[in-house]
Amino acid sequence: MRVTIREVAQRAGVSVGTASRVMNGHANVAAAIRERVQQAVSALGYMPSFMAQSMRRGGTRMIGIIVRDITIPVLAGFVRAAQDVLQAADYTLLISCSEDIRSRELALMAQLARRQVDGLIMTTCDEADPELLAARKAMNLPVVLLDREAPAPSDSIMMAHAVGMSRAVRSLAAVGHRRIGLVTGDTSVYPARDRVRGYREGCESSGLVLDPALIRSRSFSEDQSFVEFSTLLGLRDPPTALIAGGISMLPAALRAVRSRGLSIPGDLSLIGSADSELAMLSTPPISVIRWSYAELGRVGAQLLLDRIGGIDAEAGRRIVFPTELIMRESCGPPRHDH
Amino acid sequence: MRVTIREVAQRAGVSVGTASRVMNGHANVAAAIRERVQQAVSALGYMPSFMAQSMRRGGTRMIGIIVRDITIPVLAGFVRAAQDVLQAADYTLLISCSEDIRSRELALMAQLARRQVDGLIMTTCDEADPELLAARKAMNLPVVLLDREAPAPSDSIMMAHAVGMSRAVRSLAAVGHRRIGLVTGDTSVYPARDRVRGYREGCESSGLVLDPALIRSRSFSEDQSFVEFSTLLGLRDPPTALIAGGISMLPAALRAVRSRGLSIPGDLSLIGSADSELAMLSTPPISVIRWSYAELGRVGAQLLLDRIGGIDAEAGRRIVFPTELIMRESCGPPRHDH
DNA sequence: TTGTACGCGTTATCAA
DNA sequence: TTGATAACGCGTACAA
Repeated sequence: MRVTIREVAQRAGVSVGTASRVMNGHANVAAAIRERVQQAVSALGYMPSFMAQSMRRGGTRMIGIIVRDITIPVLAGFVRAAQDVLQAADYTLLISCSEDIRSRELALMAQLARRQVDGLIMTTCDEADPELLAARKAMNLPVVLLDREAPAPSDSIMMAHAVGMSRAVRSLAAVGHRRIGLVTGDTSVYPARDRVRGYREGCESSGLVLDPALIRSRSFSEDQSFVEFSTLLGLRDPPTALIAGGISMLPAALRAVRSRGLSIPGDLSLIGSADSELAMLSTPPISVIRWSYAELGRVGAQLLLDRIGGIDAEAGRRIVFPTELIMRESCGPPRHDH
Repeated sequence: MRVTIREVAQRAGVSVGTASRVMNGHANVAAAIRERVQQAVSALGYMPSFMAQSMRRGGTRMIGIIVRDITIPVLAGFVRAAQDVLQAADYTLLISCSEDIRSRELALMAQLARRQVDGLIMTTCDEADPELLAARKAMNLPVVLLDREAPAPSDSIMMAHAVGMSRAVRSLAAVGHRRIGLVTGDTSVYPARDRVRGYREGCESSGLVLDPALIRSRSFSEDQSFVEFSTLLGLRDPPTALIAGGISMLPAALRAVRSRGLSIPGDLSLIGSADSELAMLSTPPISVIRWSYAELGRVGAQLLLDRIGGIDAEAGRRIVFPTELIMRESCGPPRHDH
């Protein structure tokens, strides 16, 4: 059986109240008594029960995280960075994967609500969905949205996708590309919307004609994006450059390109989103729109801690992180015959 | 404020005991009353408090997982698969990263103990360390070790690394390689030990002379393994083939190879451990010793659930999963001048 | 079949 | 400065 505070008190010859005061470092306790209690604690190997503490104090010191898929390396990096910060503040993380499925997202939120987490870091598969919004509100606790743009009271940490995307387009246009394909997710979420916006801006400022057929924004999923890349490459007037507007799309892009026997950058230029070992070590190395997921995790965690600590900032804060374009050898001028 | 069972009972005009019995589906309760209580539940949106339930029932329905680093894709895949099984059984996962640091491992175990998890899936940075072993024993709950070989009472799920490694060596020897370099982790843990064993067996059965200088088993870390690969390639009589004996070593191997300007498989053959997008999409695609991490996660989770459910098997069960050698274009005969 | 009351391990209030 | 005691929300033995 577990050793309780009662046994500690008994062994130290004091009341449970006094023992508790020693644990929690209260001032009004005699030095001699404190000593006795501490000895009893280490002698018995006592550790306070988190459950009982939570019950009494009303706070579980648990944080929920819901991401699309923990096996996506940048998301894992985000989680790890957030965990470092939260662990240091004596919070424990409950991590789960929504797979961008509405019903799963709702189920996971319900589970975390039952667990009475003190805060939540999450994405959402549809910013405009009233039921999802209501569910977040109903939880009635601090929420930090990851790369989502939604009504208060949730805070948000986001990337300036449009800026990076616009740079990417301009940089491709600068070497002669006039038809650039973009594959990204459903525009019901910010990162896809912002990337499309950046793409448009980039085209405009480069004097490119905007062909809607070149923008495929249906889903962030790997399988679906493979289809989209293939579709773009199969167009009668195919793009000479491709941009993967999703953090887990690069493998699909490379597969689509290779299945058509195209070479990079000879036949086609390619730019990915989010850096990765794959992008760096591909032959040739792939250009990417990049940002620091680790810093995102740290800041997101801190934002949540502030909010839990009852900071007095208006709700719905948005922190936007910069993106940068890293040009590698996957980009070059288009073929002459285009 | 949170809605409690008391309010439900009051609204339904029954006692808390009756309300509780309805929640838990007890038999002896009149249909009409059950109906009234259920209406009150949905009207008030009541959800039982997990904390209070845990306190009362003595079980938190939480499982701890400690892995080296969640950003390693195969480990993330393992965690996700385990989570699918455990989530379905209404368990919640607490995931943390030890980074293979002894003190962190101990600290994380202590934290999970305080949280009173019902079970634990973990690796350990040193199987022989008596303090780590004692710490696991002291937790006094079901533990499933991931790819570790340690004394009972922990169960283990492991891979047949030696089999795969031996095949890899023989397959390289078959095309003419006589000096094959191996980089793996410290032999204080099973996977490194087993790989070295498989390497030796492979050399023996292929009639290769065993040169200890070709075996580098210091650490699984990426940084360290880069150093080891570089060292091997810098030998006066360097190996003509390299085997990466760690799940996160492939990037380091590729970097070391490229920094010396060597081409694969022309100058050097390469085989990795654990499949990945990087291995599949590299140019050329990299051969790997592979196994299913997802199945590992599912079986590991099930093993733990069985144990928690009080199954009557002897402690210290070991389940060994097969490994297979996937040959890709990263392997070929050695250069003539060797 | 239902209600009452206790206890799970803490912390906080109040009285001594 | 310390001790006794009441919560926190729930499940259940026991009594009715």
